[in-house]
Amino acid sequence: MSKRPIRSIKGTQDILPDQSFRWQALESIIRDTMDKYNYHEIRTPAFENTALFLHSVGEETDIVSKEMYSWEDQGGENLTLKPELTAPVARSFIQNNLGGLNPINKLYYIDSLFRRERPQKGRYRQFHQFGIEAFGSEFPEIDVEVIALAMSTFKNLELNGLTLELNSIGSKDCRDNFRKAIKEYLKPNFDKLSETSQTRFNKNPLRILDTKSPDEKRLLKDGPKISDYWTSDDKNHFNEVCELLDKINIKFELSPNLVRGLDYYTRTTFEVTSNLLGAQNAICGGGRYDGLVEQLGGKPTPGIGFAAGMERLLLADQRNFEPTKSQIYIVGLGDSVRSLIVNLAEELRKNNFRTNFDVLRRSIKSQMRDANKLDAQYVIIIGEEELSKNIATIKDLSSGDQKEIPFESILNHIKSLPLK
RNA sequence: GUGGGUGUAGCUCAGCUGGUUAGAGCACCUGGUUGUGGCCCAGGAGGCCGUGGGUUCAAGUCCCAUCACUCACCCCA
Repeated sequence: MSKRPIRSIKGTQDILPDQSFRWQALESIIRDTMDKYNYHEIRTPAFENTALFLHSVGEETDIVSKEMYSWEDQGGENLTLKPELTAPVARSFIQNNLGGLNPINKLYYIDSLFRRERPQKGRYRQFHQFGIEAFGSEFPEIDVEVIALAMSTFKNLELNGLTLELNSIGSKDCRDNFRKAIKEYLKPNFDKLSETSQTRFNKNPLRILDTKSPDEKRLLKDGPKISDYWTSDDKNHFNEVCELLDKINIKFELSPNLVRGLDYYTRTTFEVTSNLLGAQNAICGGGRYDGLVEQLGGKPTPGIGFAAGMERLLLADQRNFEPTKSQIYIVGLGDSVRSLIVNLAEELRKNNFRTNFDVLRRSIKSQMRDANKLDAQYVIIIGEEELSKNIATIKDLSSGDQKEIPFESILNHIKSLPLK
């Protein structure tokens, strides 16, 4: 017998009834919005082959190199709890030949992710994201639809203080040329670069743009810009995205150094931040990944999507939620009425009244207090007296008025009440 | 992985420079009404003062270690 009770794992949390109704409200807004844009839900397994993430997210990203929950199972397979969802959805898209069934596939998910990071405000080891992936179109209209869907969801959540940042990191050719250029430019100063930037120099030079070091920022200021390496198609694509966003009144800021962390992104990248959070202020990140499906062994298929952190959305959500209250509370007194009360409660519930009764065999005073605490609107009292006269006493808790109702017409009487 | 902050009742916290049986508010239970809630009043239950060690006549209080939580760095949703 151990003395210490077992605790939940660091960075995981229980969502208790005092919060779960907020999650339900959030999920229902997400699903309603997805419906309007005609996106359909996809659910993928909690774990995948580790190789899926190595080959898509990128071996040199932080997610893959130090944050994945990976293990070898009893059959010798290398498995990983999913740390992000674009790769699993792309895997499913290929495996189920969704591209062959429809030229365009618009998918959404609400799911748990796992990353072994040090927890802090807005960051947990098991966390939740909702997001979408749209496969099949390379045109700016879908970029804009994806961004509009994200912003529309946040608007429906009545979030304030949001900023949308936008950039294009170009197509594959552009990235290849830019990669060469920035390496060329930084080479003479390689020794002055930070350790992480030196690693990135070799493995993923684009990410050096992400640097926080003031020295390196100054150095990069006069260096090559991604936009200088856009192909004319890249440039037209990005301009059209910007114009369409203007047209539908979505405000954005251009952010030339916004390089999404994962390897598979191409062209459009965007991020939404909130000024109501702490250091972890990104509530949504996304972008285009035109090479991903092919890279994972599928037919060449353009794609774009985003993921939004639900814990962070709830932190930024200032609305006051009211959990659902009870409507009817049945107070029972004495052994002889118990079966009657169970029966009546069931009948009321079948008629869609939110009904409660005491299951602790408590005194009338306790039951009344309980009814009050649960914010019940009406109390039905049935004791020996009522039983002998075949009536029930019905009390309006807000006014305190009460009246006697013949037993057989209780349901009709309840139906006639102004219940909220 | 690195750094800061915090651990006292279910919750929020008080406990002065070490000094008797460790406190408050809220929440909970019972009663004030032999069958009537809220407000009020009276009472009650509930604490290895995170854990281990040390200093001391004496530790919730000082020192060390450790664990947990939390914020931040890194990175990300």
